[in-house]
Amino acid sequence: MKQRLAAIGTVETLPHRVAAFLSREIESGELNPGARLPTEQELSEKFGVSRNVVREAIAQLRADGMIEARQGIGAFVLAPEQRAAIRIDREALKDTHNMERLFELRCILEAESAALAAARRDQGHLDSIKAALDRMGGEERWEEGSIDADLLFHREIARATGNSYIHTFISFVCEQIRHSIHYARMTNPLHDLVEINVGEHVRIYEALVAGDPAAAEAAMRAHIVGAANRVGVRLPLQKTAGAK
Amino acid sequence: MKQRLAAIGTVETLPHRVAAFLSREIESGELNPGARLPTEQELSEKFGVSRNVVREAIAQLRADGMIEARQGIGAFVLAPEQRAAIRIDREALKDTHNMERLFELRCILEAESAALAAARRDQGHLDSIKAALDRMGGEERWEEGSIDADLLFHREIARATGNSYIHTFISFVCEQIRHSIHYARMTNPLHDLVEINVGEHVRIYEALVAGDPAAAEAAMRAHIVGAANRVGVRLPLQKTAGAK
DNA sequence: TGATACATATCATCCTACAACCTAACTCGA
DNA sequence: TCGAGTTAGGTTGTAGGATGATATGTATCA
Repeated sequence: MKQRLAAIGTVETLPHRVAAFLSREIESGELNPGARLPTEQELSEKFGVSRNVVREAIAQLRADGMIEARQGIGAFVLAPEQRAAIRIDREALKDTHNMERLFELRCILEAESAALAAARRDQGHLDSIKAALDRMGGEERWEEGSIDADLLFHREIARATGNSYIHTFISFVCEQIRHSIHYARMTNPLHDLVEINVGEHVRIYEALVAGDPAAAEAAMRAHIVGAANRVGVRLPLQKTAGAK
Repeated sequence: MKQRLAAIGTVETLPHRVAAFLSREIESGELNPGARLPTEQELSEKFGVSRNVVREAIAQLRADGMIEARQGIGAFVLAPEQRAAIRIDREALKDTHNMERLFELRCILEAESAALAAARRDQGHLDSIKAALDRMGGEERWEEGSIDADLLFHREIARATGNSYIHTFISFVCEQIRHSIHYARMTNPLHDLVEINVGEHVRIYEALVAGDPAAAEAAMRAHIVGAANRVGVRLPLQKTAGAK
């Protein structure tokens, strides 16, 4: 609990701010791939911080594969395809359009993963999923506990695919969405009435128990479209309308 | 070109090594979420480096949401769900089993994205895709240029979905796979004969031109399964065998 | 002209010092 | 004894300088 509060009220350290500034400059195209960054000293003067702070910021960008530092020469912007990490700008998610896109990605990932999970799950997986389902059973409204249980439900399904990368990616995307919605609720009380539809979850679970990939996929797809609708995002997936 | 050489022969800086060590300790569970890391001074003594180096390493982990540092108290391991970035351990990819999992994830992402692209592509997208296709047309073997063209082909399709997140995720996964295969070829000349199957690419392109989502999805799925086979990875996707 | 040596620029690492902040123990009065 | 306030020590955050390693360009000299 204390952890969460701290995570939200996190003070922006100087290195973080410098890194964010440079990162934005790169993303926006002001610094093109191949371009050389100012020297560490120039940056430290420009931002009015010590060279240490600049170095920590650059260490961050370098770890992400956004820039490459060469001793004796300088630091250079790398091409986007050379990124070593995926990071989602939470600011951008305040735009509904971006949220819509992220839901679409989530739908792709989770729908097929549900099918895989249906084919591969064992009893242990089913027990974990059922436990998460029970935890959100009582509550129809989005309380903290229910949200956590909802996330856990999805993560456990991802885990049942037996593919750790799938688990990582789905956890990540879901967490970004959760964080963004949580933030929206804090700033705009209107969002307080968002519900969790337990029925949709039950249908997914039943398909998993039955070991029916097609049914699991369809149920998951319907659920995510529903979830998106409930937070005010309508998904333009042609799959849900037409195919199968 | 020079850039690529430098990127491959990158010297492991001290902060990078320290970060990798701590990261592994966290991933492996030796440091559980909530646990406190040793102080910066202890770490600097343990690794025999300056406190500055330790700080740069920690800045990295912090940016990824793996740890949280609190002034006056210490640094603490965060729960995996709180990660702010996705990063794939390239060491782990040397294990065929992990490579198989990554291909599976790629298949999920790209197959459905191909369907979306078929529904949404405009003429500009088709032109870009065709250009990439032509670039690899002549070569049947995996030369540097062909590999780049292959990657570009996939990235352009991802772009045609109109969803920047899908584009980012697919680019990232493809790049990890490319890097790993490139590395394998360097160390083991046996891999030198891997081919690019142009026919599979053409079939995908034709489905996109026709605007046929189902055909595009099927062609992409077949292509990725084929590509995996050609690098010695067999995909256990039940989708390819049974459904549709 | 060509090769070597030197000067310069830049990142990599180290060191020390101080500020900001937290914790816990300690003091002292009621 | 108890509780509030104070103090001391530890830890991260930031600053600034010094030195080593590496790449580049320049000047010198055979």
